[in-house]
Amino acid sequence: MPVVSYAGPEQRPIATVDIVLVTLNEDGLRLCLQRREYDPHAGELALIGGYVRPEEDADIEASARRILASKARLDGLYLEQVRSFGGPDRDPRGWSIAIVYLALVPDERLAAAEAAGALRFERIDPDHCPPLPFDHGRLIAAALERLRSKASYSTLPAFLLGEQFTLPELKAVYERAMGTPLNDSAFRRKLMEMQILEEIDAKASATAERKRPAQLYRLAKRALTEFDRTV
Amino acid sequence: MPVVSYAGPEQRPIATVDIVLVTLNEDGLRLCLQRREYDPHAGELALIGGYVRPEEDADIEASARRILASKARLDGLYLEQVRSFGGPDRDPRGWSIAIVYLALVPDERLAAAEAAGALRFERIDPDHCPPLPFDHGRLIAAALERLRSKASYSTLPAFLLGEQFTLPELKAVYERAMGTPLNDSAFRRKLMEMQILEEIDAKASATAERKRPAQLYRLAKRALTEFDRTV
DNA sequence: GTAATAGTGTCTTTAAGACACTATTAC
DNA sequence: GTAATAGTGTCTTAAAGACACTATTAC
Repeated sequence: MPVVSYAGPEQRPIATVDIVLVTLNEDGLRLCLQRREYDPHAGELALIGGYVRPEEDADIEASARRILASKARLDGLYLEQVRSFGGPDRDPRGWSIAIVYLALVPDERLAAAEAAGALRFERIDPDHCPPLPFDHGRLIAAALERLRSKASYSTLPAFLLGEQFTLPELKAVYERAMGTPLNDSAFRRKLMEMQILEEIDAKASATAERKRPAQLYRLAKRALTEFDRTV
Repeated sequence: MPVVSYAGPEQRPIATVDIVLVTLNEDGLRLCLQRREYDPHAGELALIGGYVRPEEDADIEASARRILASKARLDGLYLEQVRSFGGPDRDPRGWSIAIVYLALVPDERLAAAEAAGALRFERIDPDHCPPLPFDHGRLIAAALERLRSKASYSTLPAFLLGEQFTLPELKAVYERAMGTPLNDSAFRRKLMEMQILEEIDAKASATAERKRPAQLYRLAKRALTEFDRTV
């Protein structure tokens, strides 16, 4: 058995997972960034990230979930691998691979994590994002591109809402995620025909903004569903 | 500056690139596999793969192109990153990350590479693929899923053909890639409306199978184009 | 001429969009 | 009652599919 080069530890690239955590508040979609605890770029705003730990992690998604839990006190989120970037210059510690994940979190869960974990997320408008360290700019671009394109043919945007939601809320989050307005009656028609939603035996309460209370729904399947057409 | 764990070389996972090379022959789509030269699994059929080499590679795509050139004598192919898989058990050498690429090669180029490089590709029907070493089965599944889904809204299948092709040829390769028959007049209508193709001042010659010679076309843009609708 | 594939024209069907209309709440 | 949002019904428009028809070659 010949000795194969580049398998030796000293030749291996650094491997990190970087998580593009996205939420939705009154203002629209927001990137959730944290200030870095350690060098390089200590104190600067950046993606939530960490090393792949071969001793601990069963696979890459496990790395991502461990990092989300330890650095953001968040678990059970919608999480999807986007792609990987690599190169000699993207990290000053050496040739590195970043495996990018898109994570979606309902606004309330984010606030709860901040309160429980004594930590803070900066909620950044992705359309007015300041320059970020490493190549986090292009990592974010790749994740948002995934969100934007997959939104139209899947239940992906629903994971920005809590378990229960009204149709107007769902339509709004699709519009935010896709960046385009949708036709109201067509949106209802399609979701009903595709049987994506399950009616809940309750209605949202009326508020100052909400006059007639709307029917509450949940996803018929907890996991992501892809459609054979667009919303 | 605190010392950060898991950046040290001894803690890093192995990083490889594995290429799902796909071609199209008279029988349909075919996976192009090679027999492995080295252990583990020396002599067995497997994906074309190799290590990421930090000393040499400018990024991960450069790793993929270097591996394709050195192991398959192929360059300039359509190449697209699919996703990455990682884990402790997928490679007996230790915790490893495989970055999967989908590559498309016209049949003639494949034959030319075999002749010029004194090498051989096994052309395997993806629907009747034997068990493969490592987790190459799921790597292939991920790449084929990408091919199948992206085919319908992009020029991706065209990269299985040479630079010039007829509309019936293009339709056939879309049907092979998508796995569904297409309506002939709608296919022509859509491609013409989208102005994806450029007419060449020549026609394909008639053969035993081809009675009336068909108009030749090429892609208006050499690079992949995504559509706002399906073919 | 026939056979075979290439390519066109047009009717039918389906789904999307527009938008007026009704329904239910707070006040 | 009014104002505001929730939700429905239906007409218009656009695109996909079906399929008959014509065109160009080999023989």
